[in-house]
Formats: sequence, structure tokens, C-alpha cells
Amino acid sequence: MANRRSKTDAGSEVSLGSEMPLLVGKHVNKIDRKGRVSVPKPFRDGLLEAEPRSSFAGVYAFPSFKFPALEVCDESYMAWMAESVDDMDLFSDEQDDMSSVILENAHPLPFDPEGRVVLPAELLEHAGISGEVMFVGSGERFRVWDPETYREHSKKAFERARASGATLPRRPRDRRRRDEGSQP
Amino acid sequence: MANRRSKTDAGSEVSLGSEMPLLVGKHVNKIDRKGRVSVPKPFRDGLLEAEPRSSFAGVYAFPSFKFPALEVCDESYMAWMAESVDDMDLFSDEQDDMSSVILENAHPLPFDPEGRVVLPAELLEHAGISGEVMFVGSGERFRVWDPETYREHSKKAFERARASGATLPRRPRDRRRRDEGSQP
DNA sequence: TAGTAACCCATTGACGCCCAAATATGCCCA
DNA sequence: TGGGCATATTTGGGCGTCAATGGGTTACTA
Repeated sequence: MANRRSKTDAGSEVSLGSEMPLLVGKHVNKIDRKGRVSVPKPFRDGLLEAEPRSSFAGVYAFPSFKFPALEVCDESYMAWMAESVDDMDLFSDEQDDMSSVILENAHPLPFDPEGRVVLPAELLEHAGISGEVMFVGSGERFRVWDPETYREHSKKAFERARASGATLPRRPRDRRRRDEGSQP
Repeated sequence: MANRRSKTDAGSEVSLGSEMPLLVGKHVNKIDRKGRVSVPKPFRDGLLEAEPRSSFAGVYAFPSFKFPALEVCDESYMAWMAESVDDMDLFSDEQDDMSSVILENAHPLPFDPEGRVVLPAELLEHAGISGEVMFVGSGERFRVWDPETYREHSKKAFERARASGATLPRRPRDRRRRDEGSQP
């Protein structure tokens, strides 16, 4: 389709010095005839590295209910969300809805020996993906978009931010990352 | 009842490195002429793995009192619910209700050598199932629906989540599984 | 003896694994 | 600073293995 290699526009993963990698930047890879796509090496490393002892070599993906995109995270993050859902009242409507939206729509995507995954039809459809996939870093997770859809979305977000003079509230600079502290 | 576990799951099942699997995602299988259905491998493994020493190779299913679906769990989960019912006031209406809804309607479903089970007519009827069965992961247990009925239900839940701008109250991020730390 | 239940086998097809080719990216040297 | 080389990723396919299905058969029950 459009430009073939615009990948590597930016760094992808930066080690914050401690242990949790920071997924940043964008990558575009192709879906082959068998439906496989390589997860960008930086993202792959970043997620696996965070939970070396995990028995599951892969990621979890579920449709974003805000955008025509997919949210992708590692097992510990998904487990964390499952636990959060568990904290809600058993059988409550809220719990059912969140469970429905996140857990039931989540797909475990195991890596093949080359670090590729197969995106289920259901997810491809939600994100309007076909042919090429754009991976967008988002901290300790990343999102997956159809390249063209992403450009439009990105453009609008940029416009809105400039128009509203958006600002970013800051937290005290020396704080450690969220999951570090609080443990003995 | 409060949540008892801290395990999690995914499109299928993932061992969190410690002990509790995470059942997530959906699977659709067929009911054959003899009434048998294969329980998705990931779910099967997830439940059995959690209680290797169990004497019962199979699962427990009972009708959901909120949806036209079935709740399926392993023996330890069923035992936990039975205990929870016991904790309720003896002879209270609530206890009687929970007891009759869950315990009295529960069916033990043994696996055949291929991992299939036979859903009793009573359960098939409650869920309006015939022909195909959809298995939906929900953490450490899973639900069984008629595919079409589930799609409608899921669509509504998704809409509600998007409309209300649902957010998931997160428990403090602690990379360890819940039942690991914090207990002597 | 009819009906049901549990087990064993065979078939089919999707998925995971291995190997090889084609491209990028980073580094070294002129 | 530009070219070229060595290495690391991304792509393509072929193939074997395992999970999902369909039936046949035997063991029990009623």
C-alpha cells in the first residue's frame, strides 16, 4: 500500500534503569499469508523481560472500547486487570460488564519462534486491519492500529491538543514508577 | 461472597508462573450426535492444572441466575461456593436461595478421554443451546452460552461500557499474584 | 434387551516449529 | 562523511503434531 518502510521512526523501548521497560514509538509490519505479524523486537523484549519467569511466551490483546484499535499487554498486566475485576462485587452488573469488555474479549497471542503472533479475525475486524499493522507504544503496553486509521486519529488528537492548549499535569519528578514502591 | 482467588486467564489459559491459571477469550465448539462437546484445551488445562491432586477429572456446571448461560468451574471453586453458602445465616431465605440456585442445580461433568463433556438437557434448555456452544473465559472459571445469545449480550455490555465511559478501579499494582505475598 | 455411558480409534484441519531468503540497522574504515 | 560489510529482524513456506470431531464397540443399568 502506502509507503513501505516508515517503520523505526522512533526509539521503541527505553530501559528506565530499573526493570520496567518503556514502550515508545511506532512500527509498521506486514501480515503474511498465514495471518502472522512480527511483534516489533523492542516491544517483544520489553514485555517478556518484565516477567521472565512467566510460563506464557506471548501477549494478550483485546479491543479498545474507545478506539478502533487493539490494546496489547503482557500476562501480568492482564492478570492485574482480572484481579481488579475480581475486586468488584461478584455477580454485580458492573463486574459483568467489565468482565465482558476486557476478559471475554481478550485473546492470548502466543509468540511463534520468530516472535510473530496471529491476530484473530474478530480483532482484525474491530481495528479495520488488513495487510499492514501499526504498533504504537504506550508505556508498559502498546496499541495496534490500521496504519491509515491511526494517521487520521493522530492528526485529530494533535489538532485537539493544540486547540485546547492541553497541558500535562506533572507529578513530583523523583517519584519511582508505580509498581516499584510499596513492596517490602 | 468475596473473591477468593487471584489467578487470571486469557483467550485460553495461562499459567501465571505460580499456580492460578487465567481463563480468557472465547471458543465455539460443536455438540455431536451423542451430545458431546469438547471443552477448549486451554480451559481444560487451566482447571485441571489448578488442582492436580483432585480426584475428579471434570468440571461442575450450574445455570446462571442472571443470564441464559451456564457457569462452569472446577471442583475447588465449587467447594468454595458451598462453603460460602454455609457461611450465610443458617436457614435464612438467602441461604436457601443460594443453595437451591447453585448447589442443587450443579452438575458434575466428567471429561471423556478426549476432554469432552455431555451437557444435561436441563442445562441446555436453560441456556437455549443446540448445535453449537460458546465457551467464554472469566478468570478462573468460564461460562457457556448459545453463540447467538452471547453476541447480543456482549454487544450490549460493550455499548454500556463505552457509553458510561466505564473505568476499571484498579487495585494497587503489585506484580505479585494476590495470594502470594501478604500471607505468612 | 433396549438404552445409556465410558473408552478406543481413525480422520481432518488448524496451529506451532524449523529452516531459509530477503531486508534493515549499526558499525568500521577509508 | 559515504560506502560496504556483518548482524539482527522481518518474511515466506513446508511439515509435523495436536486438538476437535465422528463413529464403532463394549460394559452397565434398568
